[in-house]
Amino acid sequence: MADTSGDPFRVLIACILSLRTQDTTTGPAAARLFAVAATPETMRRLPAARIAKLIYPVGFYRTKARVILGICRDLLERFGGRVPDTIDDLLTLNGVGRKTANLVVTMGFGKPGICVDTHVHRISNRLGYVRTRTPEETEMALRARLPRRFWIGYNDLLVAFGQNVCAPISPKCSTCPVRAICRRVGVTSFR
DNA sequence: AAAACGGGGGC
DNA sequence: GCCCCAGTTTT
Repeated sequence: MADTSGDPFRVLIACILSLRTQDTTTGPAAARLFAVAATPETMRRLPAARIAKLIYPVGFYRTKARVILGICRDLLERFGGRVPDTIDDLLTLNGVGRKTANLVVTMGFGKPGICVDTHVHRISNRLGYVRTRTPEETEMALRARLPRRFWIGYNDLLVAFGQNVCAPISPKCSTCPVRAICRRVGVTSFR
């Protein structure tokens, strides 16, 4: 992800940028945006078209510009210009779902959390680690297993594994470190 | 050229 | 539960 320096607002915005897009272009896009505006107050004054141009070419750039402005307005009107630090409060922001809320809580506020993207959801089931139907169910199941003391990095590990090894298409089973405990070595179409 | 891919909202 | 949102990446 982009360098967000532990600033919850930057984490939040970077999360929005990375929704439903491959995460290679979002870092530079976030950097360009933050160079112009890095707080709800300043970002809110940017026209949507300006934001859209700054964050291009991330997918959904027009939609995301609108969402970002809505979030800035909400933060200012309902949260005193601060990013809330609980899942429940975060979920009241339009454009923020469970994945984003968890990411803000963990990366922005340094609290334990589980962010379940489709990678995490997929590999957890593919490996037989859990048996869940929705990402939310996976989140709850993984939360129960979150290491108490060494939880930092746990989530990143899952995501990285899902991106680089246990990929949705052409998973690298031949070099997979957990090949021995996987029930679906060589299965390429599991979702 | 075509299909796969990824969160969230509205219904 | 189903459909929509727009663009990049993979096949």
